[in-house]
Amino acid sequence: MRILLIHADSIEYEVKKKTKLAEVWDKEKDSFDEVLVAFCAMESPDEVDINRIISGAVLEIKETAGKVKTDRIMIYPYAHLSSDLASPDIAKDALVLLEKELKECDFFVKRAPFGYYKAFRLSCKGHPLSELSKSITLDDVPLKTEKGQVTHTFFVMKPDGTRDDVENYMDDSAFGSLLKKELNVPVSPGGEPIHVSIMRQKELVDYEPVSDVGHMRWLPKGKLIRDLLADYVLQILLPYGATPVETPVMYDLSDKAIFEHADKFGERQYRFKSGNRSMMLRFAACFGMFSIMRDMHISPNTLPMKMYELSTYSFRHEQKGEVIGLKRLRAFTMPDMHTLCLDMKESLSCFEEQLEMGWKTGLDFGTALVAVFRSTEDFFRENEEWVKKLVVKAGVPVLIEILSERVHYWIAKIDLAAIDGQGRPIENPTVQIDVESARRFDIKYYRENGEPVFPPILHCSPTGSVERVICAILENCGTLQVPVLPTWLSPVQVRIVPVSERHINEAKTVCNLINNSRIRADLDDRDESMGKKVRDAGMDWIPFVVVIGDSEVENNNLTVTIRGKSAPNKPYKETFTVENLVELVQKEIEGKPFRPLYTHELLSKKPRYI
RNA sequence: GCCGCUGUGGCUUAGUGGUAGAGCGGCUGAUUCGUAAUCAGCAGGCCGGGGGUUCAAGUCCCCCCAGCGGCUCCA
Repeated sequence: MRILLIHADSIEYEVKKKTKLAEVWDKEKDSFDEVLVAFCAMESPDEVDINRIISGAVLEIKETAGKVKTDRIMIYPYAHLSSDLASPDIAKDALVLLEKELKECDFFVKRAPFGYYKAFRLSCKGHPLSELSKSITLDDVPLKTEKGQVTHTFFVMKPDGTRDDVENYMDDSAFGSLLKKELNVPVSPGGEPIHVSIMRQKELVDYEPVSDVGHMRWLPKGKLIRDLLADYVLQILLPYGATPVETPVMYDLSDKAIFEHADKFGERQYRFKSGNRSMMLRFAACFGMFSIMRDMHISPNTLPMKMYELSTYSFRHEQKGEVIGLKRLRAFTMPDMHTLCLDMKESLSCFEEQLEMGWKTGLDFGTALVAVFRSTEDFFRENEEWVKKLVVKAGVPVLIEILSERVHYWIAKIDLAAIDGQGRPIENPTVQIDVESARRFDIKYYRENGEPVFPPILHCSPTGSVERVICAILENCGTLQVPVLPTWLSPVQVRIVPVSERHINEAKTVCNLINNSRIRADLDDRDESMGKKVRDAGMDWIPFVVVIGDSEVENNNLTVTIRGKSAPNKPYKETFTVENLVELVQKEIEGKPFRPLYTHELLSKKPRYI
């Protein structure tokens, strides 16, 4: 919102001509003296939360009125203050609200009509405080703490199902780190997260200077890892019965359900005008999938119904200072599954199954996970035994947070987090029970008696965002003596190093054999020394390095350095036939998705990106 | 968004007001090599951007941008 404040001896106006936006108004002219005139324009970003903007405007006007010592205010609509106006209906209501709120603060308030051409005469006092221009955005007005009444209670549930005090777990373990974060226990500042340097050094991901903050460019090796992770999620969700869909990234805010769902989450969204429509960019895949569900015929016989989308991308306009590396982005890719459940009972059993998936992903990525379960007091009272069951099954202590009442769309959720190198949680997999969205989006099925039911909906991301998964994996690498990615995610799984030029042909044959066995192999055909080529293979964290020289050609075998078994400066070497090596690698990546090389097979042809 | 720190060839960096220096990488040549850097030569910088102070600015001041730390926040 833009406001131009003029402290005036007097203002008088006369209504000349109606526009099509005009409000109902009978007064032809009016005037006011010894007055603070507030010329106002509502802007499109204000539409997110008009009430907050107006309360900000009231504060601003109050302050200025106090300084110039007047209690007389004229509100004067003045669209010309902004080139990005809010819709007229909203602006009109906003100014009426402003009038009302100022009156409640004991000001004498007059308002000029909205949507008319008016002639006006103004005499500005001209003292230093008499002319003031202000811009009020949502960032200027702190959120009212409606949640202030809600109490949060924390305790730990042990793997045997009994309760324990959080104080007993505040150590340096992963679980302790989670507790400290959740309970706001101060921790010593850490340095730069290790994944930020790794992601660039290894040419996986980089910042994109010509985009917005928190939007990344993915280089071939990083792109491969992304795609493999997407394949991985699909591979666990398809057998579970999820059906993939793809939905738009932007939505029209004039749809009531869309607006409400978007509005609930405040101003951390990308919003923009497209023609005369107010649009938003999705911050999760809920919008599109709920819209599909709204238009579906839902039979109780086909429930639970699991719908899945890899939301490339989801957008969240996080504050600039919060965006960092791959941990917190403004554009990210979220595997997002929604499960329509028959009733609460079914949603609990689906919750259990989906939580199992979440725990499993931690094992598959080699990133240890810790858990916090949150629910409303009511939910916990009714389902304490079920919660115990979850914790017993997990076999690890779980932090429990009880909210005195429901503040979000969910009544229960679990968040699983990996811990980064500085002992800070990276929140990843989650399952949530949503009891609000079905009604809002009019998603329903009918009972036999014709009674409509708005079913509970589970939100589940079995891995958390792809970017955060990579973040957690790289952070984990940073703690290893000999860092290496899981073989199935390594952009190059096998590197062939010919000892000299005369071994290149043999090396090519081996390289082809391995690539034809669904293993990613490349060949260092550069005119470099052995030492150099071996060193570079190490720098690339190649899990299996094959050397081919006279002895190998003669004996028809391969000398393989296995990174996973090596200690720093102590390469572990073993001799294999091609067939044995292929078998070994295939066994290691068994059951995991495969994609071919995204980079050139010949290192001499491989460009450098960073 | 707020407070703080940082920004020098593609990368890592030296340079406290007086002619921008190195290593890696790149290119060229020599070398054809047995497990973490073979040797030599060459090219490459309006020192993040803009403004100011000064005879003189990478260096001091102001504004902006970006990255990181912290705060707030993460639906």
